[in-house]
Amino acid sequence: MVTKQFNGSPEDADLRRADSLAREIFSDVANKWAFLIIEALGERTLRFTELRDEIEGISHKMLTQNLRMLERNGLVERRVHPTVPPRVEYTLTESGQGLRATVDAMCGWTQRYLSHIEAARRRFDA
Amino acid sequence: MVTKQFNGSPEDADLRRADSLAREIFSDVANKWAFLIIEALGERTLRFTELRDEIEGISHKMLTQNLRMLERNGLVERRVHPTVPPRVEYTLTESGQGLRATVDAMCGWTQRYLSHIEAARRRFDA
DNA sequence: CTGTATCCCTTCTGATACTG
DNA sequence: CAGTATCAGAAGGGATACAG
Repeated sequence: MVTKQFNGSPEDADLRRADSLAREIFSDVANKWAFLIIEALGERTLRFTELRDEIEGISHKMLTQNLRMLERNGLVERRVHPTVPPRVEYTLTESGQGLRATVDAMCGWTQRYLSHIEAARRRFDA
Repeated sequence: MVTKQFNGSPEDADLRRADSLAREIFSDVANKWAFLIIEALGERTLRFTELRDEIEGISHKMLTQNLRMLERNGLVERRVHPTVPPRVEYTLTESGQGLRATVDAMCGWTQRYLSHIEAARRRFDA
């Protein structure tokens, strides 16, 4: 997709727009924190604080920022309970679950090739 | 994986090291340019310039930088032909092909939910 | 052709403080 | 508890020049 070539003809305009949007989505989503959030929300709904505790090393700011982005793209649903103190829950939507499958696949890949990669690094660094 | 919790016991040390490495790999690879490079190298070996032409918008610098990273992690093999001018070819290794499968899946996901996402954005931005 | 190095601007990120 | 705003340092990224 993202590497498709165009010839400049008028009928390419739609394809070009779709491609540019796909690129944009790709750039939004293909980032470490987004993946980790999707992974964490895999099975269950979580509150803001629970998410932050679950994802080691994420800052308050990065978490809100990425949650907004995921919400904007319709991957995550944000439910606010009008209580005090507030209670906000995040859940993966259908499309979020769809992406989760590929994130899971990537986690599996990481596990499978862990030692392989470690070895490659040692070789390279020498 | 990456969201696993530890209890601090000594026997957790190995798990913790593996997890930290997995995290590191995740951070390296879960980035836009790396994905686009892997996607471009999907079927065939490509030269440096061919890659740059294939991936719209990538700069000389980002391409070398990401190729080095992918090579270091053993996802891409770099073959130099000692000719003049030089000819350098990049190919996906076995582990690279493994990751490619998940990148492909993500491209498929993007296509499938393109209009869905576009709609979600319009809703959110209002 | 491929690759490294440099300059310079932009974006990212974490820490902190402050609101409802 | 959840979220926003701000600041400063780090990293990302483009352009250019130069070497093998």
